[in-house]
Amino acid sequence: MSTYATAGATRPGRPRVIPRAASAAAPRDEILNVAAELFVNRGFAATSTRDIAEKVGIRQASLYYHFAGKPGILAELLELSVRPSLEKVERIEGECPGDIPEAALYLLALIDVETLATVPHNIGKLYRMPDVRNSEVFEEFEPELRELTAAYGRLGAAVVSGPVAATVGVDQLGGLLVQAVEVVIRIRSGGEEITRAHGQAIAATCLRICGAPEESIARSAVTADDLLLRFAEQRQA
Amino acid sequence: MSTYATAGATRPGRPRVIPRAASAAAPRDEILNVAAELFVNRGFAATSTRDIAEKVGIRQASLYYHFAGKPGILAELLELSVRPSLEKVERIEGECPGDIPEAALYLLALIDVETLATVPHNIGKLYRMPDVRNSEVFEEFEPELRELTAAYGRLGAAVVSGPVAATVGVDQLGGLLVQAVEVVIRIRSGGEEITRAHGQAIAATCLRICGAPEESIARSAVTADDLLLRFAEQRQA
DNA sequence: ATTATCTATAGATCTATAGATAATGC
DNA sequence: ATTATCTATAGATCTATAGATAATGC
Repeated sequence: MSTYATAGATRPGRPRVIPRAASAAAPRDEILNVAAELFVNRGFAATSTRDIAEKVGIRQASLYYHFAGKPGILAELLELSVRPSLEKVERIEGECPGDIPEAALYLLALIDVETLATVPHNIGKLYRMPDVRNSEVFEEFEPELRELTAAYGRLGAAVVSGPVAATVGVDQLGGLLVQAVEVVIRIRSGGEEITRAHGQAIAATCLRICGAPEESIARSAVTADDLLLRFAEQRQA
Repeated sequence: MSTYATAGATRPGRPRVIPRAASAAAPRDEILNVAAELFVNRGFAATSTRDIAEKVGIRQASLYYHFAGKPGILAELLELSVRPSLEKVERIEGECPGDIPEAALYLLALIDVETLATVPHNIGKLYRMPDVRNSEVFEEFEPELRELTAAYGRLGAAVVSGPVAATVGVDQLGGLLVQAVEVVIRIRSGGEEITRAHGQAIAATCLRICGAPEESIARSAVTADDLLLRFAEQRQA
C-alpha cells in the first residue's frame, strides 16, 4: 500500500478536477488505500465505486483506468493480506530445524500477529465478511487461505501432545490456531494498539492449544526470539 | 422465528403464484427466517429484497405488506438476537444473591452461550457486520448492546481480583467478557455443534479473565448448575 | 370487509464503456 | 506519443409505491 510509491510530483495525464495533493501516493495506491478503509468500515457490497472515487477525489469512471472495478480492487487487497503471511510460513517451515517444532510454531504466530497488526486498515477482516466470501474473486484466494491453515496444522501436529491428539483432529487444529492468531484483528478493530506482549500472549496460547507444557512454552519464547533476529538479519541482507 | 406460528392451513388473501407449502409458518416468520439466512450468509447489503422474496416464493413487492423493507426486517432480527440475552441478564442481576458474583457471571455466560447457540441461523453475527453497523436501524440497538456489555462489566468487576483490576479497566472488562462468550458464534459458523462442554469451557474462561482462582471456578460451576435449575423451573411456572 | 397477495412501474442508484481532453515527455 | 484523467451515457439493478385481484370470513 503506502510502499515507497512514485510520489506526487508532476506526472503526465489530464489533471484531476480536484487537484491531487503534492504529497499523494501513486494513484493506484491512493485508490487501494481508500478502498481498503471503506470495504472494512462500511462493507464491500455497501461500498460503491462512486464512494471510492469521491473519497480519492476523482470521477467514478477514472477508477476503471487503474482497476477492473470493485472486484479488481478487492482481489489486490486480498492478495496484500494473505501473501505476506504465506511467504513467512514458507520460510519458517523451510528454515527452522525440525527438532524444535514448538519454537517454530511460536515464531510463526509471533510473525503473523505482527503482519496482521501492521497491514493497512485491518484488511485481515476482509475474508471474514460474507459478501467478500461470496464474491467471484474470493475463490482464487481460498486455496492460499487453506494452505496457510494447513501450514499451521502441520506445525501444530508436530507439537501436539497425547491428550490433545486424542481430542482434536489435525484438520481442526490448523483452524483453531489460525483463529487464535486472528484475535489480533478483533483487538485492532476495538481500537487497541497491538504490542509485543500481545504477540507473546497469542503465541503462547497457540502452544497451549497444542497441549504444550508451560516449561516448553517458556523455552520456545526464548528460542523464537533468537530465530526472529536471524530472520530480520536475512531480510536486510 | 419458528415459534408455534399460525401454521399453513388456509388463510385469507390472494394465493401466491407459487403456492405455499401447507406446513409453512406464518408469512412474517417465513420472511424473517429466509432473510436471516441470507443476511448472515451473503451479507446484508449484498442481499436484495428480490433475493429474499424469491427464496420465500413471493413477489418482491409483497414483502412490503409485512415489513418496512430491508431495514424493517433487519430491525426485527437484531431485536430477536439481543432481547433474549438482555432479559436473562436482568433476571440474573436481580435474583442472584450478591455474595456469589462468580456463580452469577458463570451462569450468565452459560445461559448466553446457549442463547447464541440456538438463535436461528447464527444471527448473532449480524452486529459484527459493518454494513449492519452503519445502517440506520442499528443505532436503535446500540444502547441495548451497550447495556449488555455494561452488565457483563458489572458482574465481572464484582469478581475481579487485585492484579487484574490493576491491568484492565472496568469498561474494558465487559468487552472482553462479551468477546469471550461470542466465540460460540465463530464455532457455530465453523459448522460445529455447540455442546454443554463448550458452555462450561467458555464460562470458565470468563472467570479466568477476571482472575478468579481455579478452586473458585470449580465451585461456581456447581453453584451455577443449581441456579440454572431454579431458573428453568421458574420459567415453566 | 378484510387480508394477503399480485402486476406494473417510476425513480434512484450503480457499473462499465466510449470517446474527448489536458497534461508530460520525447 | 503516452498517460491519466475527464464527460456523457446506456443498461442493469434495486427499492418502494399505486392500484388490481383473489382468497376467506362474517
